[in-house]
Amino acid sequence: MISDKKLETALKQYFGFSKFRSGQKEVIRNLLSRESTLAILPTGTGKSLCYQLVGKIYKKPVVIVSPLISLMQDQVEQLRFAGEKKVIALTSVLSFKRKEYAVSHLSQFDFIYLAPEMLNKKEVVENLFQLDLALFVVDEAHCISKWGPDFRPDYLGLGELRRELNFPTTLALTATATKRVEEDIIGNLFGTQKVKVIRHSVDRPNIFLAVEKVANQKEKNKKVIKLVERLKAPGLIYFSSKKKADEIAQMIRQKTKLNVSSYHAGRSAIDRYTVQQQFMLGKLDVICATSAFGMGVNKKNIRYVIHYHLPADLESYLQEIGRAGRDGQQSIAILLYQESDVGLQRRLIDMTLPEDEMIQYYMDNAQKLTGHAGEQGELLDYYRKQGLSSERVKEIFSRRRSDKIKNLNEILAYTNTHHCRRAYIKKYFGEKDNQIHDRSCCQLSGEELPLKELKMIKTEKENIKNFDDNSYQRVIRKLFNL
DNA sequence: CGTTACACCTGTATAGGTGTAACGGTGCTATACT
Repeated sequence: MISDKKLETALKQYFGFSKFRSGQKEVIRNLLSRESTLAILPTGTGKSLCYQLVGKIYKKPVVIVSPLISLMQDQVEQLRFAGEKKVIALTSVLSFKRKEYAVSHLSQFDFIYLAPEMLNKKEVVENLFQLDLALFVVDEAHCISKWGPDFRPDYLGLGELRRELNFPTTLALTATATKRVEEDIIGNLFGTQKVKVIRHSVDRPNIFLAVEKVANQKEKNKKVIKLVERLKAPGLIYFSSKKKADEIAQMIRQKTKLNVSSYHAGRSAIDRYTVQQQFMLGKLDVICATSAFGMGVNKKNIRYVIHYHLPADLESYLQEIGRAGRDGQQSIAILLYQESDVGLQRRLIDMTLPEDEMIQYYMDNAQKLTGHAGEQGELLDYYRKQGLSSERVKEIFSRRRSDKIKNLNEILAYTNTHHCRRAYIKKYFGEKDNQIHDRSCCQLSGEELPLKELKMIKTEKENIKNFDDNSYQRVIRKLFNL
């Protein structure tokens, strides 16, 4: 057993920090005693440091499965900046030659990042098999549950890969997981093997929670303008439609003096990169984004997150609002809700999940599928290759559909709750709630957000030197007559 | 599935009612082409 002092020396030596953040030491201790761990820690805990330090201590390679190329590139850059040279992101961005070289010389690297799709390649798995791994890491592990079954099925193959690699010590990391998502992750990665779960609260006390009901789109647009004019920038506005994101960005640009841009999968890689950089550097006040924006974005001073559309579920909602207030300062999350918005989410569910008829067709007609099968075709192709019966696949998607609808109803109930919103969220994530709630933490259903007074938040905040949480709490109390 | 934008109609209104079509997210990798 390694002593606390030795751990802290290692932390100082490799990363220059003198103290661990909450949760880090516990995770690292587990891994050093060769215990696989699922760590559910809020953003800003320094989750990456956990596996990086363990890799350093063992002086053996670490493999990290990550969902996005941009995320891998960020991590690689950070590690290189910290003086770590033997790092690689094994992605399609590499030239054929460099990739081929890297794959056949994996043992030369200490940190190897890759997407789950890369693990389909025989050469990659064969070369991974040769390594004596310090750790196998799954970053953003909620993707197993959220994306695996109907978007990126290769996420479902990670458990099998672990078996092939002879069960390396594994660390699964995520910021938001309900009990149900936790079960999905464990079931997939570990089966019946023992896993330690470290779960900290998803609650972020410095984010004020509000829901604003509107009758129609016009009213919603007006409210958006009012909010972005009054709230302290920078801020994020989330949409479930790329077109609307562009449209509202344009509208804000026309009606205010704010610097605004949009971010979604419909924009080119270079545009997306530029927008994110500008935002990080403080040159943009507002980004109008779809769910494409956010993973790995570590901007500390985002002051508000507005949702223009109803999100798919509370997990997504918490991921997205969790990008606010990472500096610990008071921030606000406002969900704008129009009753018809739920139809959009229902439609998205329908679009993703194949109908029974389609499942039957694709499961029966394997050889015809090459090339033009479309997204659902590719997905069904995955299940067919797993050797599942069409009945079983129908069952999987029918279950998936009812789960998604259930989650949608949960976030609907959140918008309508007459009780404390924070308490509702804690309960949803299966947390015990010993906190005494007062109305300074959230706005209840039917209460109007006092927009006039919100302006005070901005001005008063600007007037107060060394603005701290307490002074904000005073302002909030004043606002809501508490 | 339900909203919304827009064309069309009436019959002469910088108007109001009706009908219809459009629309709606998340990414990896491989491969063949320009």
